[in-house]
Amino acid sequence: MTKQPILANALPDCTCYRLRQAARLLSRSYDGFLISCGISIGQFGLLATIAGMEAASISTIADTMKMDRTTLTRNLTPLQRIGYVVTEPGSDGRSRSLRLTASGKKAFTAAMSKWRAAQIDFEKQLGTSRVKQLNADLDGLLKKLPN
Amino acid sequence: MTKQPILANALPDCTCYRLRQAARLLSRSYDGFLISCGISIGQFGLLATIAGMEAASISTIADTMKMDRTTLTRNLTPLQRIGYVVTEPGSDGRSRSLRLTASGKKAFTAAMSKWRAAQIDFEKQLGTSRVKQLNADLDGLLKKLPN
DNA sequence: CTTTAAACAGTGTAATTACACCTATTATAG
DNA sequence: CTATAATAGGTGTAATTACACTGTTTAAAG
Repeated sequence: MTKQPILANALPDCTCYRLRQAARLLSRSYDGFLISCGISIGQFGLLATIAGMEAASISTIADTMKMDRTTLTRNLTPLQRIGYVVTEPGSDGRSRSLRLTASGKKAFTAAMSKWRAAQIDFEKQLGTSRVKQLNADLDGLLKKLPN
Repeated sequence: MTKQPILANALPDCTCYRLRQAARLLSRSYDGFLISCGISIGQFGLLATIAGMEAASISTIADTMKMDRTTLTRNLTPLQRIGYVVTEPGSDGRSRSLRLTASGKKAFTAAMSKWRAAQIDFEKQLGTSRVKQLNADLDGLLKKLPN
């Protein structure tokens, strides 16, 4: 009897839709804080991951970031072009290991303070306890789901 | 005194990093369920939003999806090419209104069952209560943060 | 040792995302 | 009514994402 009966009953239950929305929203905010550093929040996360796993391979970093391996290859290109990251032959003849350059470390350190401002701004907007809850929920998801 | 003192202390606190990881992970899973329908989870969400807001403008749909307006324009291209969505002149001479075609509604209805399987699979993996908590947290974020 | 399988990484193609910049239309100020 | 603002939308460029496919190197099977 209703006019629009069945269509569009999916979104109210779709976790993926929410996650994609939230990722877009937060990414744009963080990007705004990082703009003066010349890097995006995606690049910041990649630099941070490489910094924390010095000499790791492409596949290892991709797995850590829950990212397709070929996506990581593409995302490395601009960071290599501006000289923040280098790839070197790994122990294994197949793999290549990633490393931050001196200028990459410097840029990352500078970006840290901007990132912190972005995170604090977010926590101020949503409230610390909600952010803690959300972080914990996301950690549970990321830990439990297979790559 | 420590070997790696300051570098990489950002990620453990970064909500955006988590959100981007989770969005990639979930999107790939949902995409796998939808592959036989020939659409992605991003396209499914867009079809659902248009279906639920018939005759809405580009900007309205973009705002609803927390998406940049120009991103929406780009995302519409493949859906228009395969004939699932049409844009028509809006009441205002500037705006254009979006509408699903008959084949678009049909494709969306068919995709619904695949989406449901994807969502159920996710809930089975993470647990229903955790999913509900996460959904509620994300709703809080999406409601509270300005576009 | 040779063959086969597995692991590691790059490229072609295409969708996703968004900023800077542009055009066109409508609304507002004077 | 005209000049200016604001609103709506598209394009150029570039980064982000991932699948299909390819090549190369190492490991495993025989």
